Amino acid sequence: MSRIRSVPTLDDVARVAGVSTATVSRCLNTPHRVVEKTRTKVMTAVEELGYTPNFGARVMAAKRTYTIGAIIPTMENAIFARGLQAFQEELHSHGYTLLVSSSAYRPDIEAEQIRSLVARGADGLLLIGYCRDQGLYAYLKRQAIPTLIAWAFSEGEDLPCIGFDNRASMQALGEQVIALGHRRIAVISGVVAGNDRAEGRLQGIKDALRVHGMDPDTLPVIETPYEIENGATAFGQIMDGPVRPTVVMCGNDVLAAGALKRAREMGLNVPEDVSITGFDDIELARILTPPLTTVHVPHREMGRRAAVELVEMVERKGTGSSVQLQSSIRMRGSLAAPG
Amino acid sequence: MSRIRSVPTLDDVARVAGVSTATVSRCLNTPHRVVEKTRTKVMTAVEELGYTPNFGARVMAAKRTYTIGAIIPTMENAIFARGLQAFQEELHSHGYTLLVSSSAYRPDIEAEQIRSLVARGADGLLLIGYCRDQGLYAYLKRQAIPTLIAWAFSEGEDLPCIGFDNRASMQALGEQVIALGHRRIAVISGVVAGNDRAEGRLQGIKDALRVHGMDPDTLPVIETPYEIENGATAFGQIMDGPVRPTVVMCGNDVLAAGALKRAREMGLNVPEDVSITGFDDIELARILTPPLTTVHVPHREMGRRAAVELVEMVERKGTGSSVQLQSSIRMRGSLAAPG
DNA sequence: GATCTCAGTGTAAGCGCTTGCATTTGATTC
DNA sequence: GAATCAAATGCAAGCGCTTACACTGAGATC
Repeated sequence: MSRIRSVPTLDDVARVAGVSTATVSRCLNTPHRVVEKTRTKVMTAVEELGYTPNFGARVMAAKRTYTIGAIIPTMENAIFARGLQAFQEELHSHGYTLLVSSSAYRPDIEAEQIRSLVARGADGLLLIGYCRDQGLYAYLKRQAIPTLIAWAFSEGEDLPCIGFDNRASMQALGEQVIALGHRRIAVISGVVAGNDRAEGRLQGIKDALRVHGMDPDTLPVIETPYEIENGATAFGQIMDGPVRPTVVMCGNDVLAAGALKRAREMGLNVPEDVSITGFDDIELARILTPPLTTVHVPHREMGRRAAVELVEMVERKGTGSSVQLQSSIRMRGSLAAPG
Repeated sequence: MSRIRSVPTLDDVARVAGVSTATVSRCLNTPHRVVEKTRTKVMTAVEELGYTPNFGARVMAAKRTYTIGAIIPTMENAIFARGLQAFQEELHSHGYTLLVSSSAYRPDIEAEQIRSLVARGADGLLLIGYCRDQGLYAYLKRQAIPTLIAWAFSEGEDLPCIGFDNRASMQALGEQVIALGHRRIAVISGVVAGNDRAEGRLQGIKDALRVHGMDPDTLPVIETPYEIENGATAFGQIMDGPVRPTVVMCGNDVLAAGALKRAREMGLNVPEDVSITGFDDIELARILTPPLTTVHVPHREMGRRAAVELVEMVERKGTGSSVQLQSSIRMRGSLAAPG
């Protein structure tokens, strides 16, 4: 029946060990239910044949995969990479395997990836941010897949989440900036469409303005994709504009790094001529010259906690609860009172 | 038979559409073999039920998964993230899905992940570097999984690879350094054990010394894990040593960034007091102050080509051929003739 | 010594899908 | 209208595994 030298199956192992397939299966899954002597025999056969259980068959029969799926916008963004690494490590210690896909920020691809992971039998799912089609949420609900939203915190949503309040965090930074005496503020924001994190951060700055009686509608904002070079370009545009701001607040550290670079190229001193702030506190922030004032976010901690929470949801069939993490402002050399 | 409101199966779709399961299956896999009218009926039913094919069952029946697995040491390393993102994008355009796992540089975990991906029916595998247990290679061979090695180039290995010659690239940089007049050279290397890339880079520097009649055995080398902070610490140790080098060559940009940071903290000017070089040319390199002289590696290109090659191997059942990519030296402000 | 237990093992029924082969259908030809 | 044939569809056999249930036999109980 089996082709010569083909991949060994449970049957092969059973035959070699001289037991039934059920016993082999039990050796692999519930070893304590098999007597020592038999187990040794079986394990030897497994070893000898180089047997690996076929995952598909296993899933079909057992309905459990010990697999968690995660879909992130891109692996190229350090904050996701970092959080996900921690997520994976924690999952691993619980006996779960992580499968990662990236969507390149495209909702259609994300939907496809979600379906793919579900079809692969993921026991649970980690998604980034709330912003997505209602149909997808309905789909997840009907498939009854425990799903956790990370990198976002928002009350009153259907799915549990873990993250921090982007808006409030940025508002806090904005208020600091204003407290230092800045009045001419410009913003380089990440792309807001379909990205609740970027949107929240932008709104946070506007909130800060409002609190201090300034008009958020006159705030100059340039929106641009997550790339150092884009930050540089946007910064150039802003500084070549009619009214030079005293501070440029960026939606993330990568854009801020680009801004800083362009400032240097333009012969502007930071923070004497213009202050620059970021968001995320990636490693980069500390080694820039000058070091970047930014909002620190506990990415690793978030990844770890997300794993704990999701495993809990999967195993206890719980709905899961949302966790809010605290961010904090890191004051560094790139921000000072206006000169 | 089916529990109320459970996940819909092919049978459910067939029943609702009033056709056989075979027809539904064909609608999904070979639509041209089904007449328009039937297809519409079936697709409507699929839509209505929110049906997603069960992956495990599909694999079992069809023996093909259109899935490629990749195992990288860590997602936190920008070079892997970047290459992998390109890898995934290219795979996606060929209709394949990428599953990523990370091993945290631990061979045991890597072996486990390889088995896990194979068990999940990966049609092909992407691994980083050659350095691993022979048993694993034997296992892959017996499972007949097309495997491509990336981020490494070496002739005469069993498996095809795609990458560049770490050793020769670093040697080229080393010769440049020496040509500039440097004689007191120190090295901060990544951890060499089980990492052929780091090992090759270190050897490359020694080769350069040899070419210029210098003794590679007297080369001061500090080996330390991939972390900015470690680069800083190592740099401190080197500069506090008895003989200050005129140049510190680092095994990668991250270590170099740390070195640069510590240099600044120590009040040393780069490159006047000491030159620093890196390897990889990650984005970081360009925005450091001063910008880092480093070896540019086409990570995205490598990821893309790796995908093309691997798909070819999977579909044409070919053994695959190795591809050598060219690296190039990026001269920037952090390297100059000794002062 | 007969009866009862129960741990250890085997038997066999699926899990949801694909696909070779058999059958039906409907268009085409004579 | 009968005969022919290709296209469309249905039937049913697995794919490799888990697990409910049945069975076996050795020790415990009376």
